[in-house]
Order: sequence, then structure tokens, then C-alpha cells
Amino acid sequence: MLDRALTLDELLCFALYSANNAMGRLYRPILAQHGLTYPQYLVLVALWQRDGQKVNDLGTALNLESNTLTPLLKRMEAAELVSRRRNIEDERSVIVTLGPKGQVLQQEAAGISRCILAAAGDDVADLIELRCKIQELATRLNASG
Amino acid sequence: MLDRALTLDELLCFALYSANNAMGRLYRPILAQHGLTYPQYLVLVALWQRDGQKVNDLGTALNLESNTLTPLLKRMEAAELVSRRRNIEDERSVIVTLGPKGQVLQQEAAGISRCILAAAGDDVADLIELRCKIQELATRLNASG
DNA sequence: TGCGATTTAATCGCGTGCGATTTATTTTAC
DNA sequence: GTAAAATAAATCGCACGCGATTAAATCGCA
Repeated sequence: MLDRALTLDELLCFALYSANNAMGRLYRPILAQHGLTYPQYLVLVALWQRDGQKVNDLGTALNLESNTLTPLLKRMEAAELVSRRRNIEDERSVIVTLGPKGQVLQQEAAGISRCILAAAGDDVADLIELRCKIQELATRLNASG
Repeated sequence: MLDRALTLDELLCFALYSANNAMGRLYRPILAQHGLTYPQYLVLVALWQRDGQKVNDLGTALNLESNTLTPLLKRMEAAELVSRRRNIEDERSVIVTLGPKGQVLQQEAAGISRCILAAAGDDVADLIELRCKIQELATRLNASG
């Protein structure tokens, strides 16, 4: 088996890739109205959930490392979305805190996710189940790395 | 409702983002052994399925546009994975064909997808169902754009 | 036939993701 | 107490994705 040619439609990886790109295209214009990019928005969600996290903590939450986060956070700092300061107790680490713009945006977050929800489908239970399945997949994939 | 703070875990978009990143991390070292990146691999899959497609055709298949594809295809051409030539019948379009390296790699494609399948899970029926759900989501998201 | 509208790639700029490396700080071992 | 190991962030380079624009070829229609 598997001797015949692969097709794009059969690839789980392509489904993910394509759905993720589509999600990004959907978010971009909405987030751009607030001066945000997609990963910047995710950083804010993480900080709204718990303010004052180390870069490493954000990396664990988002599955990213400092090579991605540091430049991203610097751009966010320049936009007053977050602020960054060295941890007094351990100068190796950097604490990221919500900046003024980042706090204000939390009020509009619910509206943003409602926009997306509407585009994703009307059956919320279905979407939640799908999300769980995708999370499980991500967990398995990360474990195999 | 929805007055409380969002969490990353609740976001479908983050599940997708995270699973897609995880898939990329899994593919990268495998594909790197063949001198490929992840989107380059997807282009090859599309061409193995049907050789000699216009840039636009590939764009439709992959949900990408020339601003992404043109540089990507040029890199692939430099690596002899594909070749590009203007369409004689309509000089606006460019035909992309498998190059020597691109043809050879088809033999190893089955092995590549087996590696991924193993990491994604052992229940193939589950994975296929998940893939379908994600494809439907991508379709809905693209339709809302 | 000619000329504006359309189609197709290409170009440019910016913000990720990440492999690889570097720098700074803290911990550990002796 | 100090040098080696470990840890945290930053830096660098490269390949995407995509919004915006441009250039070239073709089409459509008066």
C-alpha cells in the first residue's frame, strides 16, 4: 500500500497548514485595526490570563523560544503593548508585563473572538470538540519531537 | 457571558497555531535531510499529483499567492527541484514542472509521511476523521474571508 | 483596430518561527 | 572561593506568508 502518489487532500499536515493560514487571514484585518499581529495577540491573551510572566513562561505557554519571542516582545514594547524588565531576583530572566495599550485592548478581546467564532461555524459544541482533538494532536506531536 | 478573561487553551485559533507549529517542527529535520522545507514539500506533493501546473494553479491548490510562491519556486528552481518556464500560449502565466531532484524525491515521499503518521497517532481512522474536520473548518474560514 | 480593463507574475517590506550561536547570570562542585 | 556547568535571553541568518504595488501580456469592446 501507499505505492500510489500522495495527494495534498490526504495530508493531515496540509489540512492543518491550510486551516492555520486561513485563520491567520481572518484574524489579520481584525487585529490590524487594533495594531496587533496574530502572535502578538496570543501573547496578550497569555498576559491577560496572568500578568507578569517571564519570557520562558510565555515560551512554555505558546510553544515558542526566545529567538522568536524576544524580537516580538521588543516590537510589542515599542508599541506600548507590554513592558519588559529584568527580574531583580534573577537577572538572567526578563519579566513581561502588560503595558497601557495592552490593558486597554483586553476590553475589546471578547469582540475579537466573537468575530472569529462566527466565521468558524455556528455549532459551538462542534468547535469545542474539534479544538480538543487538535490540542490532543499538538500534544502528541510535541511529545514525539 | 464571555465577560471573564479568555485563556489560550480555549482558543481554537491557538490550538491550530500550536498544532501547525508542532507539525512543522516534526517535519523540518526529516525534510531537511532531503534539502526541503515544509512548503516546498507541499509544492512537490502538488506536482507529483499533477506535473506542469501554472503558478496560479499551485496557488489555488495551496491557498497561496504569487507573493509567496514566486520566491519559493525560485529557490526550488535553484535547487533543481522544479523548473519554471513561461507559457507559450499565454506569456502571462508560468508553468512549473518537476525538476530532476523533484522527481527523485517522489520515491522517498511515502517514507516521509510514514514518519509523521507514527508521531501523529496510531489510530488511522481517527486521524482521517480529524483531517476531514479540519478541512471543513478551513473551507468555512476561507469562505468567510 | 485601438485602448482601457483584466489577468498573471513579480517585487517590496515587514513580522514571524526556528536552527545555531553568543552573552550574561546563577548554580554546582570541588 | 572559584572554576566549570547550567540556565535565560538575546542575536543572527534564512525561509516563509501576506498586504500593497508594479509590470507585462491578453482580453473585450466600441
